[in-house]
Amino acid sequence: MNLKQLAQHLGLSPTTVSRALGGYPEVSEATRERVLQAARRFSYSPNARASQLATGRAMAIGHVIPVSTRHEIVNPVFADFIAGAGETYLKAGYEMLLSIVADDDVPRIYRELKSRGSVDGIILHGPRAKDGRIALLAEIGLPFVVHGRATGADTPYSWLDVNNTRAFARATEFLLDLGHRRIALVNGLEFMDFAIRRRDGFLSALAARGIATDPALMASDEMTETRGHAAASAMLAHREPPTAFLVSSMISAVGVRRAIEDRGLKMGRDVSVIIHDDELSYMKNGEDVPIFTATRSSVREAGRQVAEMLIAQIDAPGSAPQSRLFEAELIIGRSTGPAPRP
Amino acid sequence: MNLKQLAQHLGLSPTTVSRALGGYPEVSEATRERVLQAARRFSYSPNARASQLATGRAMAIGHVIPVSTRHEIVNPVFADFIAGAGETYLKAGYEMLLSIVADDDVPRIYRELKSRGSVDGIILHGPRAKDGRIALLAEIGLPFVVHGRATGADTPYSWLDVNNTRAFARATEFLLDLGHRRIALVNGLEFMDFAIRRRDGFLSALAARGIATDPALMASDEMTETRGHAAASAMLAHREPPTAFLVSSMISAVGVRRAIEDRGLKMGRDVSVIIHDDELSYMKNGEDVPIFTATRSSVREAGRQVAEMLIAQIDAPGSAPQSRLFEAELIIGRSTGPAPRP
DNA sequence: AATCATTTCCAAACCGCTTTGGATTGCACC
DNA sequence: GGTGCAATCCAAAGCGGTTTGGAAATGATT
Repeated sequence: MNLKQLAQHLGLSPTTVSRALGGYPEVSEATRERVLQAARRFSYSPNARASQLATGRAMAIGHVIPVSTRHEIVNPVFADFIAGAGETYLKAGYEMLLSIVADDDVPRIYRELKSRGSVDGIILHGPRAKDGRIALLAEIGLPFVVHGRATGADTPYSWLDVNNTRAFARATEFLLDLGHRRIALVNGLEFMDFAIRRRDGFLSALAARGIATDPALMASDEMTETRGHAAASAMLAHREPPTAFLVSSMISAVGVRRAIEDRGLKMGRDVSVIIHDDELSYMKNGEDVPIFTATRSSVREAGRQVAEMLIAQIDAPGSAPQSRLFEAELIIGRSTGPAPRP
Repeated sequence: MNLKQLAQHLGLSPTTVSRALGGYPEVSEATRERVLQAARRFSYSPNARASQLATGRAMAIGHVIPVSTRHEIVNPVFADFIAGAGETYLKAGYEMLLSIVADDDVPRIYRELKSRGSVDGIILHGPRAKDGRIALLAEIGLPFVVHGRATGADTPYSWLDVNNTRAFARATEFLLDLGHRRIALVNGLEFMDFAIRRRDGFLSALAARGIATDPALMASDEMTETRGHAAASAMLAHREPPTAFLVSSMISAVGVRRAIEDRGLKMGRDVSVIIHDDELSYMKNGEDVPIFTATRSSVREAGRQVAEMLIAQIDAPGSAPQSRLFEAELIIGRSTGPAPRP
């Protein structure tokens, strides 16, 4: 059933039917009601391709996920972020287009999405320091919002981020207050913007108390269980091992905990751990008392709001870039305690 | 730049340009080359909406992810499955449309995807016993492939699944061979098809050796860390605790391990654990020696192949349903050992 | 009753591509 | 030179909507 057939059935012109369904004021309430009922009865919905062609709007948002061929790691927070964004899209009538793309192909894909008219805007995931994608999207003229930020990007742009610096500074201070002096940082890949900010927060908190930093206690790597385990194992084998860990992700922290237990130590007593908790739905930080002391911020909520920001931007082209900064909560769990006496 | 403009620039008709780009034989090689060069120079790509409208094919595959409002759990294997499917789509020139949808809305969304012409086919995720979605999609006339199977579905349909029954039977036998007699099953939600099959494999292996089953040692729940922890904790507190666990997911197993260690026990010595390992990229089962003994099958490869099957089906409408059954490997890791003497 | 503003509807153009059904040209062949 | 055939190219008709620019009907006003 298409517009023409529906119109014919009603004895109306396609124009009128289209307007009735579109909520335009040029049709009487009586005929609008008739049209709506018929549409419902035949479960008619307008062909998306046709209306997109006619209006020039794709009613779709692109999520381009770069996958480097070497690592092949799918970002574990991605699923929850998408779930949040998906809620917003459903409400707003947008579709979500997902492209998993090799790093090098990203520019080409961006251009294609634009010239093929497949999407009205793009969500930029996993920004890096001086991320070239921002200038690229600005040049192409595709609306976008960054989940995170990119230190050193020249062009102004819209973003939503967690205050990573503050979160990790607070977490570090909390550990210092508990008497810890050898604090390790198990961070994400060093070129990721969030990792840079977390390290800055960590370092500035240490510096504020005059604590020297030890490069041997700072790791940057993919945030997987095995990499977390490897980093923590190496540090714990150090002749002056850390008494506390600051870990950038719940997933890595599982590996850190495994490393701690491998050595017969007990988390929360012998070694303290603070993580950043994205509130992953399949990896909740405990059900009542948190397993880990954590800086917490919902990535799902971030997904919802990033999507809202992008839609607002698409609806009001030419508007000034917006930004939102989430403050992470510091929640106390069972993984931290006073530094053990030497 | 659109077709007409490009054609005008070349002094050709849109028809010829379209055919040159489409690889049709009705144009001379010389003009084809000219057209291709011009297209490249202006980085022209045809408007997707327009060609989809003209051809009647969306060149897109829908992934509809049902989210029950109560649980709000995003399936953790989903990200890797998608990554695999995405590879196939990229090669075949398809786009991936993702809809996160409340359980109840699934039928409506299916119908809309069909009537709006948004997709050419659908991947069905997380099938349940007697899953109504299969009959629904058949009725609607939307090509689909199921990732998994649905016991008790009447209509024939295409699917790709792991041999869950066999995998869990083998794992159970392996534990029995090690002398374990009190074996617990920490499974997924009981209405999920894969969970049913895994339980069947588990039960039949026990029955084959004449081992009685204890309902207290069988849990079915969401496959999250916290639920895994809760189930294992309860079982370990039993007056006759299990000496071995069979766990349906790597994520739950993290919780099971935590429960074991909470009680001061050591995995692999005091308690054995076998998991099903989907080879999640962010949760690898160790880097050299596996952490867990496991039944292993790559969900990413499943994603690749399910997508291939669906595209093949779309290309050859009316062809008979296809199916593929993956056999899981049984790989030995550090989490299993002989049953401790009582 | 004539005038005019509103209300309600419609014909037709358009979005950018694909594809059908020729038209034209070039060439070999008798 | 006329015929037949293949090789090239093109005009125009869709695909299924939206939107512009009226036209017709209705009602209010004088």
